[in-house]
Amino acid sequence: MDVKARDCSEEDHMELRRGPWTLEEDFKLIDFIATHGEGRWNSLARCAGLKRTGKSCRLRWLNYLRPDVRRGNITLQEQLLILQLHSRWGNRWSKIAQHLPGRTDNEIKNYWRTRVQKHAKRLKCDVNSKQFKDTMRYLWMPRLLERIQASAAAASTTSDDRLGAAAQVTSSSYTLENSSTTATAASSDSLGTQVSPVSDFTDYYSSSSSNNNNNISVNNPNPNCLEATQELSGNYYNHGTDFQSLEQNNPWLDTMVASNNLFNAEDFYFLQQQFNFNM
DNA sequence: AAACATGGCAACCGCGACACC
DNA sequence: AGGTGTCGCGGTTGCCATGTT
Repeated sequence: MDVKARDCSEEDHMELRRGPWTLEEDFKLIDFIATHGEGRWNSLARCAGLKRTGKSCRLRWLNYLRPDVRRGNITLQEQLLILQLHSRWGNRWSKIAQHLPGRTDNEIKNYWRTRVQKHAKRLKCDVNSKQFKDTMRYLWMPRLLERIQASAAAASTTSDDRLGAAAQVTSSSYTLENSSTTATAASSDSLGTQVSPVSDFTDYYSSSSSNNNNNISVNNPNPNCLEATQELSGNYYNHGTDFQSLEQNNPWLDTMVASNNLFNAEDFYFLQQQFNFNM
C-alpha cells in the first residue's frame, strides 16, 4: 500500500468516531483502497481522512465493503457446510469462512449464535454437549442434505439441462475430504438452489410433510443424489449410533417433540430407514 | 396502538501472534 | 532480547426491525 506517499501527520490527533458508518465514510474508504490498496490499516485510516481506528476500517472493509462479500441468506448448502466444519473445528470462524467464499467469519459466527445456539437454548442443553452434537450430526445434517437433494431434484424436473450440473454439485460438494467445499457456495448460486430464503433448523425439524410433497423416497433415492447420500452416510451414519437408543435415552427429546413440533416420529423413521439402507 | 420481547446483524473490545526496529 | 506497532481472531455488545402480547 502506498500510504507513505502522502503526508498524514496533520490528521494524527483527530477525535475518533465510533458507531455505524456513514455513506460518506464508506465512499472514502472504498476510494482510498481502490487507489492505494488495503493493509496498514492505522495509516490507511489517517491518510484516507477517516476519523476511525485502523481496526474499524479493516472490519468495515472486510465484512461489508469488500466487493466479493456475499450478502443475503445462508443457503442450505452453506448451512450444511457450516455444521460440518464447525463439528470439525469448533469456533474457528475464520477457518470455516475460508471454505465459504464471500462469507465472513463475522457472518458465520452470527449465524451460529442466532440460529444454532438458539435451538440448543430451546432444548435446554449445552451447544457443546454430546447430545446436541449427535442431534446435529444424525438428525439435522441428514435432514439438510435431504432438503438439498429435494431442491436439486425439483430443479431437475424444471430444466433437464441443469440435471447434470445438479448431480455434479450434490455429489461433489459435501465431501470435505476431497477439498471440494470451496465450490459449494458458488455452485448453489449458479444452480439457484437457494430454496429457502428463511431456512433454518426449524424448517427441517418439521419439514417431513413438505418433503413428502417432493416425492423424495428414502428407499428409492434420486439416483443423481445417491452418491452424495452414500458419502454422507459414511460420514454421519456409521458411527455406531443406535437411533432407538438415542431416541429412548434422550431426556430433552420429549421437549423437542412437545414444543414447536421440532421434529417427529417420521423423522426418526427417516433416519432409521437411512441407517438400515446403508448397513 | 403501545409496550415489551426477540432476532439479526454491524460494530467494538480484548487478547495473542507476529513483524520490525 | 525486548519494546512497539499492526493484524487477525473470537467473544461480546448495542441498535434496529420485527413479532407478540
